[in-house]
Amino acid sequence: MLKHGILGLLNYGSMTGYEINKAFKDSLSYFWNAQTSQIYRELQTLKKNGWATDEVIEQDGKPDKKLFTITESGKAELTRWLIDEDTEYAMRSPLMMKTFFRGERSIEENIAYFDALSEGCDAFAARMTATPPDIEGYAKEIGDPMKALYWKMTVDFGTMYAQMYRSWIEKCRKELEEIRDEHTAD
Amino acid sequence: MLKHGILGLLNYGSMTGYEINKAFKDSLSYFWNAQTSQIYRELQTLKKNGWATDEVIEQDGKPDKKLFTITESGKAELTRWLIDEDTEYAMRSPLMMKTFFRGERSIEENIAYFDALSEGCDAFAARMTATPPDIEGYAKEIGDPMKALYWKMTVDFGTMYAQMYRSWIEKCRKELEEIRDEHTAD
DNA sequence: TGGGTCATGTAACCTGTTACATGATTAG
DNA sequence: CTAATCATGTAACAGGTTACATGACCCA
Repeated sequence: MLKHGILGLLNYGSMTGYEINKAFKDSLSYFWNAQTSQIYRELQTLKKNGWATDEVIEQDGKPDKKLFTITESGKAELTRWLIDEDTEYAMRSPLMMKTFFRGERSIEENIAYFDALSEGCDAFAARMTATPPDIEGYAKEIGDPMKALYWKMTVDFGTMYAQMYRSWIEKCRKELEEIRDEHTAD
Repeated sequence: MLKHGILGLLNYGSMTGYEINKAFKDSLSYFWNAQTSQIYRELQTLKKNGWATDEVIEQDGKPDKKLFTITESGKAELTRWLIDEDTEYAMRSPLMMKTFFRGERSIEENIAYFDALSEGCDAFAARMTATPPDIEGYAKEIGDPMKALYWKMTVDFGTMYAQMYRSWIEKCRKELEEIRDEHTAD
């Protein structure tokens, strides 16, 4: 998966590992966090698979860098991945795993749990709404508004997700408050 | 993470690997899919960590089975995990990764892409709404309505997620249709 | 002189996936 | 007779995380 993300970025233009890392942090980290070390490792795999070539560029005043370029074979692989239909998307949510077992803890503690989630959700939403200006700049940079459109779609997803997530938290919180109040009323 | 899920299940009562596997498929698979082989491996890790003990039970007409029981140390670990606050939840969505790079394909193909997603979403929602009756039975079985409450919360999340996901798909689809129609109008 | 940016990775470990392997009983 | 259920795993590989390692340049 990460391989294809890197391939997708290289398809926009040749990049160094450092730049790919930054691009990930700037635009894809909302829904895919990649470790720097993993990016450098995957780049080696791309090279091994013949999907990219690299070229060392010497710089003065700065360390040397390795510029990676996508190959025809890499482009073919990117296309293969894009047209491959796997509508089955295995959701993997640590959040739900933890929520599932919260029956072990007290109502009071779980209300606090949802409050903490709420804060995390706000932080996520804030990062999300801060993105759009970057998209505009990016669209100009790569000179293709169509590409920015799909980026915008992922941001929309993030925004809608945050909103849904917030409603869910509030719903759960209310349910717990009702139970607590029933107990207190006894 | 899976370790803690297994620990959570064992905390409800002693179980065999087979039963844990079934419990995962029945109740946690919506947001966490676990491979059978991984469950058996993690059970060995729990044992190694002293979080669970096992006992071989001979049966006639059926193969022998290994019953796993949570230890005090395992319960402590479960609690540690539950109270540990990590509001940072790294979302990892292959779906968004693919959507991000769809600019490489034609508008027409991408409309078809969203239609395919829509079908996958419906399938997920259908599985989700089929769950509630199981929760009722489960609540009676473990005799603790509080535990079923948190299960229900995860199902609610799934339902709300599916709804949000569907709206997002429709929104994207409409955007693409508008662009297509603008082109056709020329 | 301390922190940020530029720029590269390695090593060990942990977690998840895929393929394979076995074999009895029971219900339709 | 065939498929499902019961019941266990191993081996190899792929993918992700954490910790460590280096070093120059530039700005405040």
